[in-house]
Amino acid sequence: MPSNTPNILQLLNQAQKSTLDAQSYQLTLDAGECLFEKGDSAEAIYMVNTGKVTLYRLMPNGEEKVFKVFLSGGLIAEMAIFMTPRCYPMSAHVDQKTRLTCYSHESINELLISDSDLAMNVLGFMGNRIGQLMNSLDMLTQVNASQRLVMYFADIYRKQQQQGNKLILPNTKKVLATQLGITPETLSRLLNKLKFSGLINESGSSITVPSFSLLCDEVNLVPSIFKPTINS
Amino acid sequence: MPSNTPNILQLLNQAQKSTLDAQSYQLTLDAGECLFEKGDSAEAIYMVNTGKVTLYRLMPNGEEKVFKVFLSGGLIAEMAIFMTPRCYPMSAHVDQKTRLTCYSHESINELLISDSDLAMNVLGFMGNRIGQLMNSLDMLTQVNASQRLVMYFADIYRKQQQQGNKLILPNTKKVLATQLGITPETLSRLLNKLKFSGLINESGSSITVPSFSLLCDEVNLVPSIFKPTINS
DNA sequence: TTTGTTACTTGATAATTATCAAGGTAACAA
DNA sequence: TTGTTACCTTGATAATTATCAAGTAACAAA
Repeated sequence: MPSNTPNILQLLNQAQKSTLDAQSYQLTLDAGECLFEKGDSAEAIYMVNTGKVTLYRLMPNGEEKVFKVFLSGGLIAEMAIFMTPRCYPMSAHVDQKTRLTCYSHESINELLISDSDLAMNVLGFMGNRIGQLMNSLDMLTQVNASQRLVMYFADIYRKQQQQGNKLILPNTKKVLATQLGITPETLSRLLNKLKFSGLINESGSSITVPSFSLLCDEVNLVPSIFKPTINS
Repeated sequence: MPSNTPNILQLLNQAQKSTLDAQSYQLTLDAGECLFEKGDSAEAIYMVNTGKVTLYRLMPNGEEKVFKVFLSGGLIAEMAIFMTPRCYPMSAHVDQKTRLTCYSHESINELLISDSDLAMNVLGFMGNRIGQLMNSLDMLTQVNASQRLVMYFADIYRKQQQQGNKLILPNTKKVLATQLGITPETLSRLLNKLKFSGLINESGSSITVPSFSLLCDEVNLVPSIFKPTINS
């Protein structure tokens, strides 16, 4: 199940892709290995070919807070190479054997300097990314956990466009809990309550929502959050 | 007291500034007027000359959640003009008479297309902004409110570089509370507790911290968050 | 001056959420 | 098969945080 969020490489034309591929190199990590650590100089971005990469930060108590999990097709650290100082703002490791294609920041910079249309497109891409991050901020300052959960549902529902009122949880519930800023126990109980009230059905990692408006009513949110992509 | 966070106009050289100024226009808003609303087409960015602009989103209960307050020198919506669809992701209004200089997105785009160095610099600028947003996300998923508060102290301390262990709260406490995702009452009590323990002193909007390490100990954070700008 | 308004504080109480502890389940390797 | 491990759930309890209510302080408008 490849992750297919848009990435900056998709903005390249065929010739540019070839140029970049010619300068790329392969990297294989074994289970448990670290791809980079927070603060490391960001020399390259990474495309996942097979396997899985977890992007995380360490919390003060030493636990990992997972920001994102990249599957096949995911592009890692595409923003870090534009930061000053050019450092990875998080750490990344793999839980299983993973093959990556690496693109150096120099090779990407060259393309951008030589093609101002591409640079403008990347600017637009980053603008959208900023918008998404602001949406996440919005979600996390919603007062209570059930609202955050439902807003998360809305978020992935708009992205996924499954059949019917169905959505797929892309992560384990433990990871989802850290993304919502709650404990796994609380998440489990919240889901239970919604299931018990008949507002959602759960089977494996798939959630169906009989009625978005009833669900939103339950947690005091406006149903429009489920409407197709006003901004996302 | 001008707000002086870096902005993209500072990346322009003198000639470019003149070009842009020649195409700019002035706008004056009276107290209570709205500059733009979430979802409006983002035609321009705005520099505050005098007055104050509040950037906010409406919460489901109808209250405003303030994201940022722009004072003289602040540049508003510099990211929105790069989004697709090109819409403001939040609303903005003024509480007092405010004079603004407006720069159209077209005039800025022209500069970027004609100067690839500038475009690269703006890319770097946006990368940094993304890093800051990720830091904010990190802060908001910290488990408890006192940790968020202390991380906020660290954040503005690194930005401000005042004399001694002093920092200035740039917003009202009500605004600060919404930014931390807590109620004003809780913020008041948290500050009280820290004051009572002698870990901070408060006078007006100025906070002094006798010992960063003691403060961090109190809330179980590593003192390094106060160290000069590892990434910010 | 008074009057209103807003920010801020404080107290009492209720709701939410975390923590701790224990068990269940599924995947997987030896 | 048996462990082993990680994930998930459930229960009991404690801590955190919100809500409601009231009061103070600061400040602008009349």
